[in-house]
Amino acid sequence: MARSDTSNRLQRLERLTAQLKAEPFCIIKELAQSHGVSERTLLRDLAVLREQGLPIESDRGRGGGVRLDRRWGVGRLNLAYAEAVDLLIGIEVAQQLGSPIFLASLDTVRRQLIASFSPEKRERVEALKSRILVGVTSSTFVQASASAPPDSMIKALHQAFIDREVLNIRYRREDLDLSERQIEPHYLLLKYPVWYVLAFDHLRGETRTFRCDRIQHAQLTGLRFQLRPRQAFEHIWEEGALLA
Amino acid sequence: MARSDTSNRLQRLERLTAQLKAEPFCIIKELAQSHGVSERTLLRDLAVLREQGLPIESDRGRGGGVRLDRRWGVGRLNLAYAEAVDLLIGIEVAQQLGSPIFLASLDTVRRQLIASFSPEKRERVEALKSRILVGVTSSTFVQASASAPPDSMIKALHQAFIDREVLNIRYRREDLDLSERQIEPHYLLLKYPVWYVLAFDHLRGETRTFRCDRIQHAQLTGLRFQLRPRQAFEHIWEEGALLA
DNA sequence: TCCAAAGATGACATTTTATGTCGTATTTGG
DNA sequence: CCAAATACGACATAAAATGTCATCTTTGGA
Repeated sequence: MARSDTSNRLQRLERLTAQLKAEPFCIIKELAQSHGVSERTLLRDLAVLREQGLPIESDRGRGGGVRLDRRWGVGRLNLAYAEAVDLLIGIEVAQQLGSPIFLASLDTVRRQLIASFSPEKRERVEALKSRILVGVTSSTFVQASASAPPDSMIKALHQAFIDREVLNIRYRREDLDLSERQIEPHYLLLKYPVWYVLAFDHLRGETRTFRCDRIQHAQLTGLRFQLRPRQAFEHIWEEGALLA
Repeated sequence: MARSDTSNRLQRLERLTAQLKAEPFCIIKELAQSHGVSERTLLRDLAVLREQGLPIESDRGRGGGVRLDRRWGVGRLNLAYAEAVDLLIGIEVAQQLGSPIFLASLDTVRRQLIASFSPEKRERVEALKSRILVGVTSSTFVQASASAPPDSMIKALHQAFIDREVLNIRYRREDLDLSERQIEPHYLLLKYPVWYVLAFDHLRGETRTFRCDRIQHAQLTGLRFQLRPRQAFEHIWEEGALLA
């Protein structure tokens, strides 16, 4: 009558895992009651979860009980592809930026992320990473003039960069000159806290650098571009942009 | 005969999920063969996975097939508690630092992380976060003198901060004076790229600020400390340390 | 236009699992 | 030594999963 779509057991195992996560100390009797099965069955369920790798500890005797290893408190994170990519790249950028206090344990996360990609996707992510450059921190002069760009622009730029999509932008030069351009965002360069786009400018037919916080508007075109050879951009980061 | 510890189906469902992730286009017939079950059963398995929330798409007719939604490519991340905390804090710090290009989709991740904590742990993490402060970027003068502290020190400081453990440090003052101190690391302050520890200094009996990259060595004592009232530290961040 | 390839679904017999019950063993703190 | 806790084996039975067969729908191409 009541819905119980798929198998009861699958659901019960999930609920059980959730409960173990939430409650630090459980005893089998209560767990069995709260899931409406016998103690024997619950013990069997625990065995299954242990076989699946959950670090369930148990103490016999008076005052005993069952619990998840303390190292485990958190469940599983379901990441969409885009989220995983951003997370991975974020971690790598943070590591290169080098304020390492909270990055110590993140290496495990990074490795898990990489492992969870299929080989084909792993390659794509590697390629993506190689298109992100981290340079020296911006001068205080630049920092002072930095502003937060609008969200919609960030989103468009982000997608254009990842999907190699041609982008129409409205750009305000340092001398306040406004211009509309069509660019291929090839590389992103972070000179904290300012991002730059190293792009091929369709209108001029040459490579150029744009400061992201000066891009006032960005519009996806839907057109894909091919990556141009790295040499086309070398002169830009040879201008001392990358290393001090 | 052959081992099949727990249920076959649980394992098959996992293998199936993995395969769907790895291979962009599958057809039922092949999936059924490769898992050694009938097509009918495989269809039922897919139904189960769909009920569990996997975005499995399918096309009928010639040239059709089954696949995971493209948004999905990545499996689940199993995080230890410490990893989850670091990740969460890392994301929040990054958001406050504000170089948002790769942080757009990370809000989902953040929310998932928070949701996966038990209420009790969530509170602890919130408390932890409130002990991390982000200030303005350091002056170029400070940046120039910044150095990368040793890993062992970072690890000790990290644990001491999170577990509120008293720490013995060897500190080199700006004037090169070396001293051994016993501190309670109450707050961490990031003035990118340099971290500071706002601590209670046992030897002096007062609050003090230490620049992390000047801590040459750190040793955990195993002693817990109680958080002192926030006021004890206010004079430090009233000294213009926090905001420009 | 029609066929073949693909997914979707229902019914039913059969096989495989899961479950409850009972019994017993083992730890452990008081 | 007892009571509270986990652990596990055996066995009958209830429940779920599976295969087979049949039928329907959608779709691209010959």
